[in-house]
Amino acid sequence: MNDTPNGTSTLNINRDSDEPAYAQVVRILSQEIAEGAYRAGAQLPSESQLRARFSVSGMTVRRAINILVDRGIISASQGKGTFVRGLDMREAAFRLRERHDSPLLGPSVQVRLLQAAILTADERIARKLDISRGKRVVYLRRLISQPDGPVMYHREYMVYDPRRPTVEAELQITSLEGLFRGQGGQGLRRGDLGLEAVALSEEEADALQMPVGSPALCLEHIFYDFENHPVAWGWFICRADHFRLLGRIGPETSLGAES
Amino acid sequence: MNDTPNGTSTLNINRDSDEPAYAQVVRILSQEIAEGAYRAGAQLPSESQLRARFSVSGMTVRRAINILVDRGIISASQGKGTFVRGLDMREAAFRLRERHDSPLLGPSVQVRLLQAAILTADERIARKLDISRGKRVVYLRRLISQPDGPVMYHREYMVYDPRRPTVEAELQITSLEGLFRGQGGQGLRRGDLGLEAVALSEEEADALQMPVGSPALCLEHIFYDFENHPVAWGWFICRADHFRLLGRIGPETSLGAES
DNA sequence: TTGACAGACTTATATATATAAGTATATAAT
DNA sequence: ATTATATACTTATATATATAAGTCTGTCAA
Repeated sequence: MNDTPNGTSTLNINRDSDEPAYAQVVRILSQEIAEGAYRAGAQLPSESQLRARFSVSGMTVRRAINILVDRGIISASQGKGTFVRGLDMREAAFRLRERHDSPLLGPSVQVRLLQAAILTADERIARKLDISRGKRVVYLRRLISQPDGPVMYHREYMVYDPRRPTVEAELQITSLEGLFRGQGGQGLRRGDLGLEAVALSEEEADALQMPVGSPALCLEHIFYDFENHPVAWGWFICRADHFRLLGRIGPETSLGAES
Repeated sequence: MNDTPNGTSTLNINRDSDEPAYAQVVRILSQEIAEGAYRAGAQLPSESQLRARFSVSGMTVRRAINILVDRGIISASQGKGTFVRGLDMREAAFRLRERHDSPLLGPSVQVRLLQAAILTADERIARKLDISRGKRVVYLRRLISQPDGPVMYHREYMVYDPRRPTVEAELQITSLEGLFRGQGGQGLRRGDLGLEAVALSEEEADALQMPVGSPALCLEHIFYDFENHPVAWGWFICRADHFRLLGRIGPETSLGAES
């Protein structure tokens, strides 16, 4: 067995395991970095050394290294070597998907449509949706509630296009998962999101049963179609005490589906 | 030339380009998906078809597909095929690194140390840092300012360990970049982050020159060493009007360094 | 009609090999 | 001493090939 810098004998991959070889290499190297066998700034063994240690082909090592580079755990520069990166708070990512505090995507959350109307675009709406003032838009208001009370308030403006079946589909949504996923069912190309802290307006405070001026998270969204025209603009007002984004920096011990 | 579902003749890769073949495949497929040649739910050509179309080896196509899967643009299931995924707001990631509204990491931002003290841990601090009550901790307060005024207020508690050089290094920090990156210089393994909306306390409002109760973003951080013990706990209070996180969902046209 | 099975298709993993290209260092020539 | 060159190392890209394994479909027999 080879030795790591800290003197302990190295782990190796298990050929009988169901876990692919490249994934095992990723996991083992991540673990050793996490345990301090390789500190920040240290150089990892070269590709050929790793190939010899794990008894795998170059491509397998290469793939593992690429994954670690993708995750921001190491950095590789051609001709020099691969090095362990230190923690960098800027690399942290907050995903809506995972690890809020509260289970917002379960069946216990209820989405209620408060209002559905067709109105004419004012200056602000027209600019956001890239249409001319006075054009008709669909206006939706929703309230997302948990058993213990409302937690999010949603407002949305959509360009009114009878050919597009999006509007009808939108009206049927009854779960937050449908609201988050359903928007992009068909005909949408991409979306831009913004996240900021706001104070509750009178209307929002009333809906969320909170005092006016309470802090809240505003999650704004704009969706574009394949011609890159805005289709929908809206925002979620989330009660601060029910919505907290979690992130992490540093090596992960678990392995997701990766390249 | 082959034809895509929408009838236009397909792009192909350029062997003379500096751009690697796998990257070109990623770019072209991303573009075609973004332009609507393959809609959400549609099945992409099989690996062997793509291999024939681009005149590359299977591994190259495979790598490109893995990258697209990683990005959440397509999903591949063994034995069935690869399919274009629709937009899913839950997949959106907000990174601290990129795309705030304001340039927080430039030389125009100033980090000023307001206070550095050693005090004894109360119940709350002891629990967060996993130490016993009464133990000594280093307490730091910082104010991060732009030319037009203060934008962030930082408080941090660190376990007091004379052997660790972290404290001295922390005191020297004068840039936000150093503050974000320097924490993990050495001896730190990972960090957990939290992001939520808060209302400014009297102390915070005073420092940020804002009314008490104004909305703000609170970015909490805990850093752990290689024995998985908390080393530092702190949080940034960010003026809501200067700190807005941006994210995006859907195919990216640009190509970063990927596996 | 139903069920079992074979075959064709798909993605997934892994190997061995070749070539390209960036970096550092030792060596030889000036 | 300085400069140029050769060499040995590194990562990066790409090919051809083999095997495994999941999914669907048609065929044949009961």
